[in-house]
Amino acid sequence: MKKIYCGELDNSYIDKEIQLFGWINKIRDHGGVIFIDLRDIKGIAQIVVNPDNKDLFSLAESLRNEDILEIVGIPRSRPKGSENLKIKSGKVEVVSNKIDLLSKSKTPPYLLTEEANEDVRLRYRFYDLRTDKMQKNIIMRSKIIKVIRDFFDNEDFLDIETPILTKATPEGARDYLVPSRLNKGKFYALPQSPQIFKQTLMMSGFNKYYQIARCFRDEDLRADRQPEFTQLDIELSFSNSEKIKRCIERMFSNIFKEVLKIELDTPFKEITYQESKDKYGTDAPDLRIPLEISNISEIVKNCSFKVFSENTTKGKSKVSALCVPSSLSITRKDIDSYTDMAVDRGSQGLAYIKCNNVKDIKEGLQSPIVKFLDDKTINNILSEVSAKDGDIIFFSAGDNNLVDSVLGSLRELIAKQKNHYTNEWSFVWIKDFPMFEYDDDNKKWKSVHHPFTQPVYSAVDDITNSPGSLLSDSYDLVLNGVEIGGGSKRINDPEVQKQIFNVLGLSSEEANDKFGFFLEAMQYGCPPHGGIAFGIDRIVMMLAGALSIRDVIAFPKTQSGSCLFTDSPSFVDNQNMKELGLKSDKKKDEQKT
RNA sequence: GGAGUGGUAGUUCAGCUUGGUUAGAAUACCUGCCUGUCACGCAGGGGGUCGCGGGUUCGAGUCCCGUCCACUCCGCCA
Repeated sequence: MKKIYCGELDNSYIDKEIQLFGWINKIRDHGGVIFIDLRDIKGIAQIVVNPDNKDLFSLAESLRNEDILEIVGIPRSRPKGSENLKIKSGKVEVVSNKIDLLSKSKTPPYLLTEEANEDVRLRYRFYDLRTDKMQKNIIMRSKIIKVIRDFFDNEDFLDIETPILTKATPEGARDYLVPSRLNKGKFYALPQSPQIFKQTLMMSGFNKYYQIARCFRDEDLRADRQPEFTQLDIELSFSNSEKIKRCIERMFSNIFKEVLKIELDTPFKEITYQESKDKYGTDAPDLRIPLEISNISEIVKNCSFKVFSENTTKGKSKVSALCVPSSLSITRKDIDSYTDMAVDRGSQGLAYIKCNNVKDIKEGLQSPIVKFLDDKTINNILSEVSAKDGDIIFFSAGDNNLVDSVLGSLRELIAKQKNHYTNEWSFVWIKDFPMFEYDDDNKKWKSVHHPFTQPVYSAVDDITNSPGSLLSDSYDLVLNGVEIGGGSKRINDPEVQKQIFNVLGLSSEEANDKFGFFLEAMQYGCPPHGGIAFGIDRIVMMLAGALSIRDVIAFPKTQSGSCLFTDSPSFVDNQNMKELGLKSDKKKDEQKT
């Protein structure tokens, strides 16, 4: 007798006694014969219970969905006309000789074939993970991680673990804190990333490192953001950014070949941060969309329409245009919804020109704004965006960030709404990021990447003298408009590192307090090194075609950071708090249900 | 912190615009019948704190205010 998976059942087992274990997916009682669809991780098999064995039959009559059974029986071909080609094992069925009820199930909360609302699914996560969709996603996730591990193992990388209980850092995202019982009043932080440890490992001589690391950020959640997430973390010494990119391209080629049977074109396209912002309005462009934004500031800077001419201050504000081809059939209603989106993002409105006949700029253009523009300006705009008859040109004028946000979002919104994509998968490297950006709220410079990124400079003094114009040796990888990873060459000169901290407004005392251990390590021989990190959850989400990262994580959190299955976070008792030297001004009985 | 959408039977939803009989449908569940189904079929039955709290009203699932939960987005996420 052979034990097999339900999903493995086929002709080859006919007339050989087999043993199956599984959940009852569906039971159909016809009075004189009972069919059981038995389900396990590999699929479904149909079990037949005949009335000639009375005990077996009366047991079968009492069975219900999601009961767990052990079946011993003999597979046979199904009678002619009763094959079910929808399931893999559909030409065969198992005539049961023995049924053991291993576990009785309560009536399930909902049907596995009909999707429930997400809060219900999360509350019954153990059950939701039985759905075909979730099992496929979790299996794909495991497969992707296996390909990654095999790849780095082959390329001679070492998998090294770094601490989960670590030190709070001032820069970047909010830390999750863990109180220390043995050091009352002190806190560990959960890592936002193993960044400092992996760089330290480079200094220790482990020149090719990778880790599939859990990371934590105490920030608000989104469809593609969880407070704890899994990062593929990579670092190399004595390499360079170009070699690292090629290595990553080989890795993704393997993943796509093994998981999706797709051959990727490499090397991936590369564009600069500036080009990406100008043409696509974002630093994570979806290049499957064949629409491009044009900066028309030069054309309109002297025109009499003040909304345009007053917003062309180089480096601060701009006027841009997005030309949408007639084939997308933009309706009046569409334009209204786009205007709502633009206003939502802080714009006054959304200007447009509908080009009925581009040869006739007197009568052939429909627009609330052409009356403010002279013929020459209009002609220049039409030719800059290559407008054809029937096209609609949308305009945005104002602060650079606003224009990028409005037209970048509009470009993606239109593509999504009209399903306007040229290909299925589009990777692109974004490079030449600015080193710093100015935080107007806090009146200080912030790292665009992180403070250990190597700046590109001709003289070291540039770092403190003109932080705003400094670029970094960094690169993000974007897939279909989603940032899936980012990396950089790192600073390996402690003096440069100190200057960076200085620009970020960290005094040398603060820098020593927070990063002294790291600055010290750098002074004992720090190899040139660089690396990259990827969000595994996002990668799996995209390959699985999931709309939310929660669908590729077994036990995810809700938008308010709680787990509906375990009901965490939860209050702890006073004894526990006392041991940790903590007091809370929230009382247990304030807890809402 | 802000904007929006939703919350009615185990589940998915209708009912809310315009307040008024015993709050419906589908499915699930229970009982009976049924020997070839695979969304099995047929007959019958049970099942509701209309998220929670307050208000308006003769009367609230429906209108108003507050609040909680879930989702999407903005801010935030080096």
